[in-house]
Amino acid sequence: MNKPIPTIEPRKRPRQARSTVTVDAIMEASARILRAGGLAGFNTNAIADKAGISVGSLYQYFPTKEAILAEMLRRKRKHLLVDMVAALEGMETRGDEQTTRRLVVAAMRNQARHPKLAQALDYANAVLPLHEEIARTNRAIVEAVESFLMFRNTPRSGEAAADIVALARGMMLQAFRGEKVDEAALTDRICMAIAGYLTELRRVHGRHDR
Amino acid sequence: MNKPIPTIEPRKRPRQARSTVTVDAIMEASARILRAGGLAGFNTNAIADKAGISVGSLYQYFPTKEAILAEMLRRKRKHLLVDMVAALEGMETRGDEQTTRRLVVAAMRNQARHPKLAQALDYANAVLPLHEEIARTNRAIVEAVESFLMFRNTPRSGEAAADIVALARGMMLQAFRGEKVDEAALTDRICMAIAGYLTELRRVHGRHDR
Amino acid sequence: MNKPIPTIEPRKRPRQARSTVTVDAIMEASARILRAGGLAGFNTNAIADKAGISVGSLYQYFPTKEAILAEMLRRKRKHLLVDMVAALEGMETRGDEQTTRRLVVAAMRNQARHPKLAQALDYANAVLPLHEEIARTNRAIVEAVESFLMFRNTPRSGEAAADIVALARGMMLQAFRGEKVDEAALTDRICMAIAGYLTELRRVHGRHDR
Amino acid sequence: MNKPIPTIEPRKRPRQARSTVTVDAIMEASARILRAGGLAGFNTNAIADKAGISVGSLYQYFPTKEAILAEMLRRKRKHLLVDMVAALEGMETRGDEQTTRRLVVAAMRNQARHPKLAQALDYANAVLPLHEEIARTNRAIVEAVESFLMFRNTPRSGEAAADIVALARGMMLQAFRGEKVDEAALTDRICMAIAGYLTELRRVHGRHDR
DNA sequence: AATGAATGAGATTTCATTCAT
DNA sequence: TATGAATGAAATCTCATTCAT
Repeated sequence: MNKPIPTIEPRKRPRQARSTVTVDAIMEASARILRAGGLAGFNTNAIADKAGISVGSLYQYFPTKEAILAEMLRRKRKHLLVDMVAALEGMETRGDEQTTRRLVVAAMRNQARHPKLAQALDYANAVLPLHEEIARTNRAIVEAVESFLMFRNTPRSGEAAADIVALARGMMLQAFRGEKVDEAALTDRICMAIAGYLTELRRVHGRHDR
Repeated sequence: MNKPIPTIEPRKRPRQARSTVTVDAIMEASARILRAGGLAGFNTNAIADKAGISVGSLYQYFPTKEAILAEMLRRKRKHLLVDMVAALEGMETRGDEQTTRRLVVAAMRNQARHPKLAQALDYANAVLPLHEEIARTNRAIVEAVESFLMFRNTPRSGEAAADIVALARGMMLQAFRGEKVDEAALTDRICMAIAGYLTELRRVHGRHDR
Repeated sequence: MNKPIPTIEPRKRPRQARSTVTVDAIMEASARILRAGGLAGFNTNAIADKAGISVGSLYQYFPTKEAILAEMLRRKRKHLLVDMVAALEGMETRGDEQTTRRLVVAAMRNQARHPKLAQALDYANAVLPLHEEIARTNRAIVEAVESFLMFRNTPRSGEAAADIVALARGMMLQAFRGEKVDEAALTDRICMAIAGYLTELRRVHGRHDR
Repeated sequence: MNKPIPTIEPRKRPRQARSTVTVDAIMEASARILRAGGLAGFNTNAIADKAGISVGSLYQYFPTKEAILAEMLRRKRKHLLVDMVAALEGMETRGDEQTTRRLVVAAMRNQARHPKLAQALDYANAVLPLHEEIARTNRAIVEAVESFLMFRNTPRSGEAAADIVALARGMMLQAFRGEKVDEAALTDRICMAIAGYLTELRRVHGRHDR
């Protein structure tokens, strides 16, 4: 009769070990459903079912279906960020090409393996009113790339980082729409695109490479 | 969005002027709804309402909700194809850079202006069981780009065309997620990315430019 | 995903005869349920069921359960108002006592016959955020009484009218909580209470009776 | 609010201080919830939450949600009874008018300050299958008034007492529905209504005043 | 052809109550 | 005894689709 306005934030952070298990089960089940059928079929009954819990339990932790998507996104993005930061580790002692490749590999491992899942989360990312943390992580991902570009002394590094992330994402999403994907070849092409973008950028906007 | 999958063809190809008007109204209403709220809120009652017709009439022209999405996609893609082919017109007498820019401009005009709409159609494109015609148009779009690449004597033109389309789409979708977009600057950067990709491609895979 | 904020207003005013029948059926079913079990058991499934329609139809006309209660209240109050105005008709040619009795009889006919129903609507009236029309009708009811008091040259007629309505309602609700009610005797006592209130009022606040 | 009707007695009468504290916390929390949102929002999870205990604990003390309402009612009524009896103390040495006023003041202090709370309890009182003790207290309240009326040598004192209680309750509930209430003025008017009722009663049913 | 009321399966969500810890 | 996670029946509500008019 007087509903509280549902947020997209998870309802309660699990305290007991038990609840962590439940939330993880929800995440896992959700992922499996998205993998199988995308956003169609993504409903709370199905999720609870697949997770082996009751709907009630699901709603203990997430006020709405969207909140589940948001949490998946949060985790995925967080994971991606961690992996990308790891990929950057030791970039001073590695060739730039290798670092780039490490970044792309990290992104691919995280983003694209399950096309429908990736597609759905991407849609959610674009369309849902996300909570601040995800936005922040999205920015942090770009900033990680930017730190690499700055290290390489790239002009307009902020813009460039955003562009590189965007074009790589575009290429991956597109590629994984198809049946079989030759991930190695795809990685090569994405690296190539990035290298090309950066070369061209320097050509156009002065500043010499290290 | 779930449900047994029926035909996705529009139910009848409208012959008379009157029907065309109705179908157009449905298209226009659908677009407006997607622009406003994405796939959420995209429902047949709302569409009929906004289109100023009855649900009954809507179902005269489209057997399912998905068929409406498919038709939107078909039109958008067709339009894009036409614009891209037009952009290629006279490419023999124009500089490559200019032709590239014409392509990008055409794409941007068609694809990205309304982010939620674009995103939704993109999601539909990725996830729905599409109409063969749309798949064909999608391929034709890539082939148009490929024809340009072949004219430029680009190696691996098929793959390259697909990549270019994908990266450009990625950059546009990403950019139009933000508030204000400087379309001119975005166009520049996309052209730059394409140029870079192609230069790098040639560097890696031999073959000299014209 | 982007729910419109539900009002308490009915969703659409029925246009076709068919829909009027449906709305009436909903009203009737709702009344029967409230009569039988009060607000417990008052749920949309039960209502639709008893009304012999589908839940969907119910929601065509009422956005929420509360809206149904509100509409019941609206009708009841409107009816009461009409009856009270009718009771006042010809008050110039009738004794004041008789007019008072006519008012009380009208109120009793409308309000109290079904105690659980009356109780539930009274609760709704007190607690729900009602739409303006009901508030207006509630005021009009008091004003009808006030017009009578003014005709009788009663001091502080506004306050007095409100008090009289309130005390009569209190007595009726209380009485009809019991098993069998001697309506005639109850009417007498309510008339007596009103007469006493008015006499005392005049005694205290001057002004002589007509 | 539906459901098979279990016992409505509190599950265990708390003996130790600790339990009393818990039950009091439950009572307090319940009151706050009813004050804020009436019966909507009155749910065991919310109550336990506000009370700072676990649902489990709540169910240690009350077998059902209704039992909580019943206990609230029991306390409220008991308190009212005590206050009214206290108000009657020394009525032999006080003027009747003053005694009446003392009764009204007692009632107002107990009943009406929080309209949604009062309304909800009133609804519960009318509709729930009550605890015998509450019914007894309700009767005792009327009897307290009756004892006063008998002392004043009022005819039909039983009926009259019930009526007076009912009309006073009606006037209070109505008044406290509004924003600001001038309690002093309200007290005056209720006293006036009572005085008027009694005067009229004597006029109609013979018997002279003391 | 058009209308829009009606349908009802199914999705979302709530909440009283239980029970393992 | 206390906790709070879990349950699941039941309530609310949506919306694709049908069909009588």
